[in-house]
Amino acid sequence: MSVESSPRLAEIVEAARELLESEGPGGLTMRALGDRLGMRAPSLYKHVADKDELEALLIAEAFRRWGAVMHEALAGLPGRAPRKAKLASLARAYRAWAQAHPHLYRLVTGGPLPRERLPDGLEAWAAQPITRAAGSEARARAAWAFAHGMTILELDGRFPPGADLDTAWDAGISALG
Amino acid sequence: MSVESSPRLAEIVEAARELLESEGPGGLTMRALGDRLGMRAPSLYKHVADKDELEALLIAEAFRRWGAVMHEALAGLPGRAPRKAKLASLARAYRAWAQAHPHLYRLVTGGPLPRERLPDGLEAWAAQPITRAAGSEARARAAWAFAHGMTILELDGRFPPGADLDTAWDAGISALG
DNA sequence: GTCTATAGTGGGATAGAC
DNA sequence: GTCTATCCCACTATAGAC
Repeated sequence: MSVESSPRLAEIVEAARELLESEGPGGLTMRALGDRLGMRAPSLYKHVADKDELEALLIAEAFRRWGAVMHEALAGLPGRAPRKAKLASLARAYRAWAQAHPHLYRLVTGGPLPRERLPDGLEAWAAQPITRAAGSEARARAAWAFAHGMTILELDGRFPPGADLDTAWDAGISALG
Repeated sequence: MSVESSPRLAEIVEAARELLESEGPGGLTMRALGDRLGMRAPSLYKHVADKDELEALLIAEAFRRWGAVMHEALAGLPGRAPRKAKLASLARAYRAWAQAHPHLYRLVTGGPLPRERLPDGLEAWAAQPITRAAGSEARARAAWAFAHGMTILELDGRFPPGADLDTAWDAGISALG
């Protein structure tokens, strides 16, 4: 079953995304999702095999949204822009998107990924802008690790209150750029 | 109630740590913990107010172990060693400890921290080696973010299978050192 | 400090009628 | 495709006897 083939399924995934974004992962239950859609939880199982399948559809949707933002952040720059400028633009977009959609961000970047249930190439497409901007695989991975580390530690409230994170971001971008 | 004042409580926290390390967070239930200690779950509540208190004791214990490893990694080097050598040593110890104790590592670095239930200064003590090696607050935060990002993405299987992560670690350490 | 018994909650999922 | 009714599971936590 795919979202394209069933408008009702697309509505369900959309409602699940809204529920996740507003309530967090603990709030995404089959009952709550049914409520939001004006149906009983058991009815959802006519559209989706189980909760895992629903989550895989949700992850795919989140990758599309996240990837679009990353691609735009790079598309707005001239191709010959210096590497540091490209990384800085990506970092800004990355951080802003994560802060605007923390639960979606965690869904896309945290925990194991059900790769076998995801459309082919989707994950690679979303990561493409970083790879292109960084100049080498190793640098792309280091840059991604830095950005993810800063982002998730910030979301989790792990830096000391009042820490100057803008400066820490700049330090990392300067070093890795 | 503190671990120092009650040997039985220390045994409970130790058993909880073993259970978490072997079974993961989902395996750490009051029933399973009781089983491991040869007692019924309700009896645990004579030693601990609730599960949150137990988790806070566990987090404190994990900080002590993790912090000890980080301090050792720095203590083994001459004080005048170059910054890059210090960071490399810390990174090696950091990565190795996380891989040896993935669930403990997640406990210490992931999610929100119940700071009000943790001994004063423990968190800062554990982070001290990174702060000292990095040379500035901003660089320390960037270095920690990079190390955490590499580590957690690796633990979660987020890099492509077969990716050369040693080289990515080296790239980050060189850049940030 | 340990036990038994049990309350209370909330979750995923199925059967079968309509 | 939706419903009602229900099952089964697992967990935290309390009450009260010993």
